[in-house]
Amino acid sequence: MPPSSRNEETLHHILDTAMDLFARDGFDSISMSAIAEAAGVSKANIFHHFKSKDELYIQSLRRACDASHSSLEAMANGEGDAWQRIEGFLRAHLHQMFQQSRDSRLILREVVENRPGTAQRLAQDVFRNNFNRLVAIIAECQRSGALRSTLDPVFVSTLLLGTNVFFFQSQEILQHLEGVDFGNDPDRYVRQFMDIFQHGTLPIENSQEEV
Amino acid sequence: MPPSSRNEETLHHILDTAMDLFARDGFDSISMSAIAEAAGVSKANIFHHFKSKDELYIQSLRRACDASHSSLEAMANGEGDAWQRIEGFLRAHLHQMFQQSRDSRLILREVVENRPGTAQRLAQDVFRNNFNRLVAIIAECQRSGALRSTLDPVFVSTLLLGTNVFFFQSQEILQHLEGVDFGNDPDRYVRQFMDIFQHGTLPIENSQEEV
DNA sequence: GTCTATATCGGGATAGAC
DNA sequence: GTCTATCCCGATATAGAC
Repeated sequence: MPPSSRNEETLHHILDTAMDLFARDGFDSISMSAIAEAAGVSKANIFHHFKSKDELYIQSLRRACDASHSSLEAMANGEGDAWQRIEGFLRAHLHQMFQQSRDSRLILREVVENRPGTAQRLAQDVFRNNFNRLVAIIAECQRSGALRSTLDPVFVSTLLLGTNVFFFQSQEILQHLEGVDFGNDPDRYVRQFMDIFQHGTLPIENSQEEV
Repeated sequence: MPPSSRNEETLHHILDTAMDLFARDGFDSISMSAIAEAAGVSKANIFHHFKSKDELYIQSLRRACDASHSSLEAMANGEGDAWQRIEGFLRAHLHQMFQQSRDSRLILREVVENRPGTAQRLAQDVFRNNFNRLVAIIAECQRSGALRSTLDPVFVSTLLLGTNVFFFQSQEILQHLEGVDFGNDPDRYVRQFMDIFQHGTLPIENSQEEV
């Protein structure tokens, strides 16, 4: 194995280990010694590859962000009517969060942490593209007549994402509340949401009255 | 001033300061020295009142939980029809989160932190009562015919709370996304939600067809 | 009950051999 | 590029005077 390759591999391994630990316990809770031990290298070696703990964290976050830039393209190009595509998106998005739960947690931590300046960076670097894409898709669903045109597509997108994110972050707690039958069943959660969402966003053709 | 009173006052002041700092920066980021300085007392004094940093944190969390046990009673006894009461609840709840944002953040941190054993404790000690109460109210709205009876009241409650919590925790980021006109306007957020929620949960009297 | 001073430990980061 | 050994500082926590 060529030395340069070995180098890259070690660096990647350190970063990967760091992401695991940062995601699980947070920046301050994790020491460089802990990362070194978990990665099976010396502290000094880590400092050889990353000039500080902060930089290691930043790069962890960056990698998590890159990984999360994944596709709601499935939805854009998806098959079926608007509802099927939206439901497909919710399922795919939720599934992705759990599958890449390490990266998701890393970012979620950063959101809740709410350090000054972070919000704007996260908004622009991580969420912006996907969010705007989702807004565009919703707007398109409105133009096609599937969704009521009086709704704000930006709000609708926020509602969709929020519903998913809340489930992801609260799953543990939901499971400990009584009567929650969707606690470890994301699909069931999405289905119940869609039941309300679909009826709530349909064009009002026969102007229902309140009871 | 009697010495015992002075005592109580100092203890409360330390705890109050600690809650501020823990909520803002998290447990690990805040040192006892920082709390001591902010509270205007010596480190040793804090250790006199709290046997460890951990205990100080636990008590901070406990106080935050107590404070958050506030009323969705306003909703239970509220006036107006089911929709007005639900909207009133969402507004009151959101308002309360922001007003007691220190306590809310403290708890939210703990949720995201997801330390082993914490989820169950939080579920039982903090959320359980209010959650069950909300479920009961929703169920009552269903019995009265305002909400579709086929919906799971537990899910509906989760949706309501999740919508609010997500807004609270993501407000900073939402403000940095394009087209978000509810970023610093909780009432507007709630109103848009209610627009969808109400139509989505109404009994289906004339069985709308999908487009 | 409150302080100053101190003990002790673990943190991030560096030096220098290999 | 990787290691061992070390520096230095700030952290929690304690001792003991007032």
